Amino acid sequence: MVRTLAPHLAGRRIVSARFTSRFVTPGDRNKLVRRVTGRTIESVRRRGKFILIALDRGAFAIHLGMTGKLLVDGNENAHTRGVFVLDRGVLMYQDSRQFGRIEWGAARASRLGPEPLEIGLEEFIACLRTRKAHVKPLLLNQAFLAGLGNIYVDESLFLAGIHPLSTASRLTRTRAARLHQVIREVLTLAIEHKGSSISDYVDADGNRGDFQILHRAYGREGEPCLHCGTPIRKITVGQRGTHFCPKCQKR
DNA sequence: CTTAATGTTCCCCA
DNA sequence: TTGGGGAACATTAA
Repeated sequence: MVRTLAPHLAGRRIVSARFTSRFVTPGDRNKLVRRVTGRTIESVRRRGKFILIALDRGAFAIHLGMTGKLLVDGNENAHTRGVFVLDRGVLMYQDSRQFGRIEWGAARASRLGPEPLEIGLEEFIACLRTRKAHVKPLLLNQAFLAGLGNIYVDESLFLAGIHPLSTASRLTRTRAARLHQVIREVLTLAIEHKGSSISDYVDADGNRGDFQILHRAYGREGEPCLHCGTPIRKITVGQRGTHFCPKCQKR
């Protein structure tokens, strides 16, 4: 999202803004409008799942939640929750479920764990060793590691051959190292494929990603494991649908 | 009518 | 402080 968004937004001035959802923009929406109006966008970056938009004075953060979209020059519809009119073009926030957020400042993004593509092997192993939580919920915990969501955790655990209910601290060094490596591989490949578009996700130009074609576990319940042919099983872990191969992923 | 969905936070309890 | 379990938030689609 940031890779398609940044070229459109860098250097643009926000001429006006309006927000229409008390969920997406909690608190004083007029205050947010006043703070962004007239400002110039200096950079668009990512930290974990947050999109950070730095202005010539201050910054704001956008989280897409489950169904959020940021569209450049898109059409307004019933799910439009925010509009930024720029000196050239329009940035629109659409979100059917309204789980996403647009908030002033970067307070939330500062409480995140390390980036999965930046944390070193030894540090990753050391962090896992201190935690007695199940590995899947731990990887979804943004304060532990920033940016992995349900799809990429299931995909990573499948490639690492690790059961989602494994206790983090009890993973062998070899398996922890394998996990570190496959997380890097999954994310890198997914980014190359411009993300997973299951139902809603599109980039700033409205284009879908196609990494979902390469999913090996997520969404493949009942289909044969690509390694051993055993049907992929789906269970619930931490209230999230969890897909894994019962034969390849040992606890 | 029921369930589940790419997510996060809060509350209760151990 | 850690960790498990559940509810809540709001909408859509199967």
